Amino acid sequence: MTASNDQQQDLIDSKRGIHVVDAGAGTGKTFTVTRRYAEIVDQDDVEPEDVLLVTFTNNAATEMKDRIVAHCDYGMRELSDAPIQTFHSLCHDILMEHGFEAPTLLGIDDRITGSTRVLEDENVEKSQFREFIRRFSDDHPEYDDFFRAVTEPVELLGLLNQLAAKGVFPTADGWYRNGERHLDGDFDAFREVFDELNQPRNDGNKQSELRSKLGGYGNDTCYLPDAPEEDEIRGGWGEKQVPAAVARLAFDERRADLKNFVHDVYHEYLAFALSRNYLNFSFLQLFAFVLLCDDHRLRDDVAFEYVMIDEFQDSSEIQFKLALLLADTNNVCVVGDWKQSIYSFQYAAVENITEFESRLDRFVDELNGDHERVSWATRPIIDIELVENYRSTQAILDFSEHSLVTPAASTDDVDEATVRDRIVSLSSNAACEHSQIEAIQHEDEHEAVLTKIQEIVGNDAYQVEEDGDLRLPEYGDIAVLTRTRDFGRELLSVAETYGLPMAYDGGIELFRSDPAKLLLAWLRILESDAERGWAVVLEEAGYTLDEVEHVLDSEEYPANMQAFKSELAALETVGGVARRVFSQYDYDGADADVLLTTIQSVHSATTLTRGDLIRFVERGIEDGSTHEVHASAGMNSVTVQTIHAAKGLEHPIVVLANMNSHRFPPSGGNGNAITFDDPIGLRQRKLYADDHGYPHVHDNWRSDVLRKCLPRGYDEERRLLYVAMTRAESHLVFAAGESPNAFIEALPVDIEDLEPDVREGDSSETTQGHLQISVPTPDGPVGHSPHTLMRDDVFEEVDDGRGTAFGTKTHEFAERYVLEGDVEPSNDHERHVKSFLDSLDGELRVEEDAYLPLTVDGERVTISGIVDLVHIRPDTVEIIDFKTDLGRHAEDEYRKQLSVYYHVLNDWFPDRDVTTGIFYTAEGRCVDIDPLSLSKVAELISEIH
DNA sequence: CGGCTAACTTTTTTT
DNA sequence: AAGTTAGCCG
Repeated sequence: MTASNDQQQDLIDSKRGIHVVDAGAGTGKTFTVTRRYAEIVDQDDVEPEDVLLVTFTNNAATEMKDRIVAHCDYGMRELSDAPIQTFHSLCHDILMEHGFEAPTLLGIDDRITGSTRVLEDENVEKSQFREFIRRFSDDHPEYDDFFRAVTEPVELLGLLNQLAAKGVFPTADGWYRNGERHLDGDFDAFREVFDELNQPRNDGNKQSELRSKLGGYGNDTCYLPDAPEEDEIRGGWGEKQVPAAVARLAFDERRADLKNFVHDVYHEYLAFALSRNYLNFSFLQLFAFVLLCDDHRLRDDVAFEYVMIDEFQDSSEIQFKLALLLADTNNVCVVGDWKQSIYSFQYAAVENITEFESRLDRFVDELNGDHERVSWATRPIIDIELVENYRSTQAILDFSEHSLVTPAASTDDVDEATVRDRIVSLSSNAACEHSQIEAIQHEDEHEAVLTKIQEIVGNDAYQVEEDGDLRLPEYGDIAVLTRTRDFGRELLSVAETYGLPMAYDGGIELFRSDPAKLLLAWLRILESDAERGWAVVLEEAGYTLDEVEHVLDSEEYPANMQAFKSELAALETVGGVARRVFSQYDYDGADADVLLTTIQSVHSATTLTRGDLIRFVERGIEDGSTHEVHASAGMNSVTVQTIHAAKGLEHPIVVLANMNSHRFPPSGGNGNAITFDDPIGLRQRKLYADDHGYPHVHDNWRSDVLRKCLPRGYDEERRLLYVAMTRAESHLVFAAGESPNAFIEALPVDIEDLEPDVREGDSSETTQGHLQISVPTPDGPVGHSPHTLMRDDVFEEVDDGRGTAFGTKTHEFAERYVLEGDVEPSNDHERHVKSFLDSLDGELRVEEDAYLPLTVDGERVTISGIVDLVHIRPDTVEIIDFKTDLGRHAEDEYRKQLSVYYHVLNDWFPDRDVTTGIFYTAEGRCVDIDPLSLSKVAELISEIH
């Protein structure tokens, strides 16, 4: 973009006054903001330090600076200290410079100094908070009742953060300014919501939504005997409305004790954090706000002549208020797009932008209640709309609007007219209109997506625009966007098996990656020869489950693995151990890099023992902490990202995958224990003593009723989809698995059944591949196990859960019954096995080892594995594998396994007729299996090579 | 058509 | 935990 359009120019030119800019996706927002900034600071009497430019990520701040330097008279050196930063970093700066005594303003006798750290890792904070809660509950036996009614103490931390994000802070003996009002809730506001939701539908023929929702009142919950009956709450059978009095009844609750409890936890945790010399993200803003609010001279001193806030839809309530305190004049410009507000979990309040005017008035009134802090005029407010889109084709822009009005379920109502009214439609300036917008579906969604990607690459129906010309698409033009990280990871690993170049970009649960698991395994081996360690290492080396079991039982570990263990044991630091493990397994990908850095950063801070590191990794696996991983630049590979991670980015071709059944609607924070909700108030379960004085937790019927008045709905989900769709420049593909969700079903696009047919890629170099591992060659039998002939996913599915439990136990039973004979069956599976075994004459062998060289196609290969049961008679040999009926759908896979045994046993018993079968233990029935020919087995084995 | 109930589904994002 | 859906009944 080299020249600006009219709307952009309007904004760039008008520097003074309040501006609310609706800047839709791809409308050149960054361009406009940076040009406007340049214009402002290029005025004679304005310096960069007079202009605050707030972004929501540090990356965005850096990008802004870079682009500003390119377009104004100031250089990077002069702008390096300019306030172009996030709210958090600005607050941090303010506290470092002026915040020494800020805690005293809340009655906390501590100081914020240069050594006060900001805890960025929320898991570290959680463990601190747990320790705090342990102490707090010891010190406050009077709150025992509350703690018994709180399932997970860490939820309280979420509550504190939520309160902080709304500007509700505790003082030594009460609440800061008018904070308590929020805790009491606002009955009138509640009444409005209640009445709205309680309107009968269909001209009075149908009950209100609220009454319908209360249908399950009291189900699976335990209320005190004095709780109203369902009829009192809902009115009798056939009534259309909840009785009006219920609103008052449900709302009126004595909250004094609960408020005291929350207050004391909040205030004492602030003191605890400061005594430990740390602040979290929320507390940075909290103390900065208190400081700016109380210290009028400081506020005057810090305040800026110009304030610009980018991505305003991502701001929280406290951030809006902070912005007001930080603005010296009404030269306030907020830029954003309500349609892209997807960060409510980070306390973003979309109302900041959708209801800017009323919020501005309300917040200014609040801030000016006791002292005029905001002295500038709040009118006029100039609205500017950026409508020219530089990213996508018109077809994609038009289509993306559907996502905002598409009901997510049959009962989901979208007020289409109101929403449409709010949408500022974008107009594309793309050179050509050649968009493909399509949807595919197959139960093997991963494979279907990969098939589609291969169909797209090099296909002239999917040409992409580059410098005004069209060219054929490459892997690097395609991004797969998903809602969940898990789907992305799964897709990545499937792509890897096909050698299709694909790389993940964004936060991953690092400790759940393969390198982390293997490192943990070796650490456990070093520490205690733990079975949990050896099992992982052996399995990774290609040993079958049966072989692993054998090695673990005999404790005869392969010599080269033992040698490797000694080598590791000789290393002095755990960092060295990690490095050696990763190099041994050729883990040189991004995961291993980040892992190493993480370990070393922890290690250098303290002296970490092996045991400590084991616990550290275990903890990381447990709480799923995430770390950033980035695809290497310049690689021609498909990008996989979560939609959140892709916000602000663009891709020529977007595959919007995992469009399957709906996620659970937003819980809005913190489950059922205690949640605050402005304006309604606090909710909780309650603790009561029974007739004998024993405490019991009862559900709070009032909170159940109030909760039904807080419809959460699918609005943010719709916006998430909108964000995903508007990332696409030229083409858009939706992909669903078995259960396409209501969105994709309702969108005006045909869903094509796509039979997956993924071609093997020619190179695996461009994948984010670190899964090709070279391990010490096992000493045991060389070659292929029947299990390696089977598709992993099928095997796992069968092997999972009940299958394993039944399988193993049944197997044990069969073995003992054959060898010892005096075992009683304890369940149906075993009873079936018993009667089956009783019906057989001849010799029975169980757990038959089948380590045997087999010549296939002139090549000697060794097959290893265990046969469940071999039934030998004078003329026949029958191979029987025990499966639960869970295995039925995988019969074809088991056929491969059995075929191998078949050919081995054919060699063993050349004179007898060998047959194979599967005994389904759940049914007590044996099914004959036709073995595959030797040449077919050879083919399977060569596929593995 | 509307009310009601039981069964079923899903469980994330990151400054 | 809180939403949807299917199926029954009036």
